Amino acid sequence: MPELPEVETIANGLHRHVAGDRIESVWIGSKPEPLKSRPRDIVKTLEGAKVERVRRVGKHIVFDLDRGSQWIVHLGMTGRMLIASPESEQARHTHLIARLTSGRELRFVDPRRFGRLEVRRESFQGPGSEPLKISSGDFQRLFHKSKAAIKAALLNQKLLHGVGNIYADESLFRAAIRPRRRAYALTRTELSRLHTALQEILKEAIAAGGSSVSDYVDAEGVAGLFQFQHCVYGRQDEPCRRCGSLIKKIVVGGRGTHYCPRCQR
DNA sequence: ATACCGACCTGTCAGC
DNA sequence: TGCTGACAGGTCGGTA
Repeated sequence: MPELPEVETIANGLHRHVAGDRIESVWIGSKPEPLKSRPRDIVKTLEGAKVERVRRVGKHIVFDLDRGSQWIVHLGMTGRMLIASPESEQARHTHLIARLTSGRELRFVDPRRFGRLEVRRESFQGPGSEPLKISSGDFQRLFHKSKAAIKAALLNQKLLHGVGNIYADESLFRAAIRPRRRAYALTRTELSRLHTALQEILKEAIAAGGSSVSDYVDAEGVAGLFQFQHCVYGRQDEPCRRCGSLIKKIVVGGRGTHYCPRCQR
């Protein structure tokens, strides 16, 4: 589910609410898929630890704990990390609850169980480069050798981390580039345009609190608003906001891909 | 070395 | 009303 703007919104909300708080105890559910670290290591690392900072790296939420360890959470497609009061009802598919000294709880809920939790000691860097920090020159160097379709390359987290299906489609529309174009075949001008478009779109989406397509909500349970600004994602057979042509939907790299056949070349 | 493709899961919705 | 199949914001590992 959540891509960079959604994870950024969640991480910022978590930081506001739990930075400085301490984890008193941890409950872990019975399903093993969400756990990348052994349950006993998760419990041992989290219990008694103080949360110093919560931030986003790629699509990961990183809790920096005292004693130098980190709690890393990836939300997969349907994961949520919610701040809840102990009295509130436990949602279906709750896999972990961290009780905090303040009396609140952090709850990890994930119906499809594609999300992942782990604890680690060394600093987590993420698999690729940060889309909002990379320079235009580095961005061009990242893609100009790839034989993959530019859409697939944008989704490759080892190159850029944080971009997912929605923002790949939206940034290719703004840069007026067809999703199936081979990355290495793009001109410097086109890659520069894509770099600008991607950074603009990600910043606009963060300002709108992310996109709520089916069930995304932030740490406080609030939906995002950027879905109302989508130009192509989810708009197949609807008129392009710029030229009026009907938006097409195809499959690129195994993912549903939306584009305007007239604006994008 | 690179690039597709299915598998991993549950929920929802369209179509019959 | 109820069943079936397709599809979903992501990632990984196997295969070609």
